[in-house]
Amino acid sequence: MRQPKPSNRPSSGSARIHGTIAHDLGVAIVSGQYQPGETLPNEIDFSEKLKISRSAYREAIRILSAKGLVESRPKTGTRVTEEVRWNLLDPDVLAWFFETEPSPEIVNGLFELRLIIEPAAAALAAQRRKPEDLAAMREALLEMERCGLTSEAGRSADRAFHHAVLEACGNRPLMSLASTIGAGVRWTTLYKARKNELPRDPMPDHWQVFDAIAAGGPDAARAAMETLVSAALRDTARALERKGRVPKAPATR
Amino acid sequence: MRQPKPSNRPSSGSARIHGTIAHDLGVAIVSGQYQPGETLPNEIDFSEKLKISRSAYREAIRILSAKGLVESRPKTGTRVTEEVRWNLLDPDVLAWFFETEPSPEIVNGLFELRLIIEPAAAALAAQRRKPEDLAAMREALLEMERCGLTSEAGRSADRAFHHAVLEACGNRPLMSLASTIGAGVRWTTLYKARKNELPRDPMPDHWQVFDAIAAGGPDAARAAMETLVSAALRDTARALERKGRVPKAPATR
DNA sequence: GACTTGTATTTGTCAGACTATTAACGCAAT
DNA sequence: ATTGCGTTAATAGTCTGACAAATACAAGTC
Repeated sequence: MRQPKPSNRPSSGSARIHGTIAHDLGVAIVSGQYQPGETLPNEIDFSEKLKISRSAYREAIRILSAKGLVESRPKTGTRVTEEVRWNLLDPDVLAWFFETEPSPEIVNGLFELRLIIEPAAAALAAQRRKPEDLAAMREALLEMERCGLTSEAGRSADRAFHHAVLEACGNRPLMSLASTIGAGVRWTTLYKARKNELPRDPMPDHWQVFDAIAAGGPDAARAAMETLVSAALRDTARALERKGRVPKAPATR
Repeated sequence: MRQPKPSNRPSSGSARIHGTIAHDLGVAIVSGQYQPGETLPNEIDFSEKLKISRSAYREAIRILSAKGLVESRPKTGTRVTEEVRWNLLDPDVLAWFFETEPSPEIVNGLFELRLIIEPAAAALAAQRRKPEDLAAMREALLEMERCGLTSEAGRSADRAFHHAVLEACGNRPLMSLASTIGAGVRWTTLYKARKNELPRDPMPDHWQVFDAIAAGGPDAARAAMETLVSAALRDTARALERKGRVPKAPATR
C-alpha cells in the first residue's frame, strides 16, 4: 500500500447544495426554461427563494459559468448566454440535456458527430490497440451479450465497449469525447429498451468491429464501425419521425 | 516554485479574483506543477497564503472542479484528479495547456483530431453552407491574405475561416469543437510566426477548400481540407522533432 | 450633441462561526 | 491476526451579515 488509493468511490451522492442547485439550474437552462439572454433574479432574492445561502448559490453559478451557460456582471446581473457559447461537450451539460427531451437537432447532431468520430477512431484503434485494450473490449461485449440491452448492465457494457475503442487510440483529446459518444450510445440503447423494440441483434455488428480491430485492419475496422453507427442513426431517425412519445432518460447520477 | 504566479496580466478580462485564481491554479495543474493525485493545502491555509478570502478561493475551486481538474471531499481535501478525467475540450482548459509548453502528446493528439474532424466538416459544409457562411469564409480568407500570418489579425482570420467551416455544418455538438480546432490552428500559425519561417504560402490550400465548399462538392471539399490539415500536421511534426525551443503561446484573451 | 458626473443596483469580496462528512484510529470481539 | 464497530479529528460545506467594486443609466454641464 505504498500509494494512497484514489478512493474510487462512485460520485453518486452529490448531496452538496451547490452541486444540486447547479444541476437543477443547468437543466432548467438547457431545457429552455430560462431563455438565452434572460437575466436571473439577483443573488439575494434568488438564493432566498431557493432557501439556500448566498454563498452556496454563488458557487452554483460559478459552476454554470465555467460551463458557459451563464455570465455574471455587476449591475447587469447574471444572464443566460447564447446557445453557441454553451460547452455542449461538457459531460454534465450533455447529461443535463438528456434529462429532459433533448431537441431532435441535438440528437441528430450527436449522431452525425459519432459518424465522424467513431469510424476514424476504430481505424486508429486497429493500428494501436494494446492487449489490455482488446481485453477491455472483449469483456464489454461478453457482458453485453450476457445481460442484453434491456438491462442497465448491458447498456453500460455497450458504452464501455465504445469507450474502450476510443481509449485504444491513445489520443487524449480524442479520449475526451468519450462521454459525448457515450451519451449518443445511451440514447440509442435506451430508446430501444423503452420501446421494447429490438429489431436487430446488435451483437454481430459489434463483434465485427472487435474482430477488425483485433486483426489490426484499419479499413475493415472503419467500415465495420460505420455500419454499426449508421444502423443506430437509422433507428434514431425513425424514432424522431414518429414524434409520438420521445423516451426520457433517467437521471445520470 | 510551487506557488502559482500571481498573474499580473489584467488583460484577462475577468479581473475577478476567483477567475484569476482559477486561471493560475488551472495552469499550474495542467503544466504538472501539481501532479494528479496530489492534495492541495486546505482551504484556510491556501486562501491565506494566496491573500484572498476563503469564499473567493472556494469559488475558484468550484470552477476547476466543474472542468474536471480537481475533486473535493471533506476530510480528504481537494486533490488533482487523474488526467483522463480532465475536460480537455473545455476552451479554458485547452487554453491553459497552451499557456506553457504543451506536451507533444497533446499537440499531436490535437492534430489527429483535426484530421478526423475538419475534412468531414468540410464535406458537410459543402452540402449545407448558406450564403452567409460562404460570405464569412470569404471575408476571413481575404483578411488573412491582407494581413498575413505574421500578424495577429491574420492568424485570427485563419481561425475565423476554420470556425466558419464548422458553423456551416449546422451541427451544434460539432460546433462546440470550434475552440478545440482553433487551438490547433493557433498553434500552427504561431509556430510559423515565431520561427519566421513560412515555407509555404498557405493561401492556395485555403482557397481550394473554399472553392470546393462554394461549389457544393463534398468529396472535393473533404480532400482539400485533408490536404490543408495534413500540411499543417507535417509542419508541426517537424517542429516537434527538433526539440529546440518550442514556441510559447501568449494569453488567449 | 458630446462629455462628465453622480447614483443606484448588482455582483464581488471579506470575515467568522457553525455544520456535515468521513478517513483514520483505537478497541473489543472473534 | 482479522474483523467489526464506535470515537475522534480534520476538512470541506454552509450560513450570516457586512462592506467594496463595477457599471448601466440618468442627470447635469460644457
